[in-house]
Amino acid sequence: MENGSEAQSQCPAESLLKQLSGKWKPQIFRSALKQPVRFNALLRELEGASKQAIASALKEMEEQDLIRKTIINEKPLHIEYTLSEKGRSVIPIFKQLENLAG
Amino acid sequence: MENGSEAQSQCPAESLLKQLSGKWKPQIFRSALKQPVRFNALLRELEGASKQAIASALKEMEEQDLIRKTIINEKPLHIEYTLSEKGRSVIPIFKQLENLAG
DNA sequence: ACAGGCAGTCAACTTTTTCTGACTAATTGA
DNA sequence: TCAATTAGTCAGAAAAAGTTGACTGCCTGT
Repeated sequence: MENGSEAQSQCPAESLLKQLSGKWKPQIFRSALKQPVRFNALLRELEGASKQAIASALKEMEEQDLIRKTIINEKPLHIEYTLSEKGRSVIPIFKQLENLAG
Repeated sequence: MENGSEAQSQCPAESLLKQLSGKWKPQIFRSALKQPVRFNALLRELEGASKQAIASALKEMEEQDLIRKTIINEKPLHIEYTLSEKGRSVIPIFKQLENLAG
């Protein structure tokens, strides 16, 4: 996605919009909104999504600080993705989008 | 963009998100938010944007009823794009996105 | 020891999106 | 009459995003 500099094109909303765009990000966000999500769970949940797509969506959302990756040191040792503070701040906006769309 | 059926993938916000996604749509929306916009004005304003990109963004946003195309019967006869009712209902969400991003 | 789940990565291919440049067609001002 | 402006369209190329399938490496249960 080649982010970072990008000149921002004087449209601040564009950045957030991009961060939630893409074929699977809204669904990942929506899933993470309810409870922490895991890679293979998403793969099963989002029918038609490839490992690649999910991996790069998660990576981008992590880089943009929408979600946080955590290694859980429990019996079977797994990884969880949860909404970051910034991610949680987007929830009300996401809800409003759902209301308008519905 | 192949819209219409699409199964909605049980994520209602996705639709709105898509309608405002793309390289130039957020900026077009932002511009139309202030005052009616015109094709060639956008072409000058959005540096780097091609005619094609602007034309298809406008067409899609019109099809999705975010903006409305009007032929203005004045001296030089031109075309204006303004936010539709639905478009205006998105304004507060857009503003919130700007606030979070800024 | 082996199978299966988890969490990925990589290369090759396809699809979608965007850009470039040429072209159309009506109107207007010099 | 000629050039410019407005509002596009079209084909082809390039870039970005997504999919497929193979492969890795760790851990756990049998």
